[in-house]
Amino acid sequence: MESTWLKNSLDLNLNPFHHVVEVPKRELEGDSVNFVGKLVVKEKDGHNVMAEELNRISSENRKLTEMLTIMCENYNALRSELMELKNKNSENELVSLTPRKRKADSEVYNNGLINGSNVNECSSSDEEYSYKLPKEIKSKISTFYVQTDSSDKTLLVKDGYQWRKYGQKVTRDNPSPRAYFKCSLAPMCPVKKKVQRSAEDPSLLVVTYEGEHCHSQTSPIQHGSLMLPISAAMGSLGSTVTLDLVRPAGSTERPKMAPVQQGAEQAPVLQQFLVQQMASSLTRDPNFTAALAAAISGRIFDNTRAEKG
DNA sequence: CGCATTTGACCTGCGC
DNA sequence: GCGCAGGTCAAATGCG
Ligand SMILES: [Zn+2]
Repeated sequence: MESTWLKNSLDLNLNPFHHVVEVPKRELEGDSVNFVGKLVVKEKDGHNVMAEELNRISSENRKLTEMLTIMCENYNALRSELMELKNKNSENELVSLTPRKRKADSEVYNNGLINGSNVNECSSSDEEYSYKLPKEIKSKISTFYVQTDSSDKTLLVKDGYQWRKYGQKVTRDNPSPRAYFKCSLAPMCPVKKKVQRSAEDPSLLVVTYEGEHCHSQTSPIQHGSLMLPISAAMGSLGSTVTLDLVRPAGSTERPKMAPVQQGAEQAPVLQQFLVQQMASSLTRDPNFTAALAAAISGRIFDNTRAEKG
């Protein structure tokens, strides 16, 4: 169902590039450099066309990002249900475990949506260790980066759920305190989340979700902030990349201490990451990703700077 | 008055 | 066994 509109939207995005460089993206698997060269040659011909199309791609990518976020939520919800079903199937019910037994040291894996090329790792929680770890509660841990403003000192992240803060501790590594939340949307929801401000970037929050919701959200999506998986952020450009789409109009200052975002380069970086996120999640057109990334780093960069001043 | 947040105390795992 | 650090509880407090 979702793939329908997704494909449609993606087609919008692919269209400009597709008619500029007719690359058989089904054949060259790792020969991305090849048609990148072709693309550069083409760009000499129609630079204006390129800029125009890239502009369109820019807006398209923004829409795609929102859609992808929604899809992320839906995916998590579906995975949640799948897990529940699997667990219910394997061990019937285990409501008899002691409430005080909390030893959530389960496998930490980042949101499986964007993790290289493995999209279907829902089967990660096999029931074979259920007898091995009786006290291990089926809990998934996924970490997200959330870009917020400095005014968000309360560490409250609007993600469509209701959270009740039940603790706050200061960690040794990070000078900023870490807040502990529990999902209060459902009376018995095992989901917990930890929110801690990044040590380098004061406006960057590291949100760690633990567990899975046994219910649905109140609204489809209420992102006051756009979250992105930590794995994607790490694997994309080698350094931490954050999206700054939620920056309020009041504060235009840029944290200088963050070496990843440097004012003028932000637009290209954002573009690049959008492409990375989209392509990585889809994992069907890696060549397109490489081509667009190369094109962005090579062309949009110059174009954006020319437009800005 | 009912609710959520705050915040120090308490618990537990882990390394030495 | 002890101390440290992370995680949780719960009484106190604030707020609508
Ligand atoms: Zn929940």
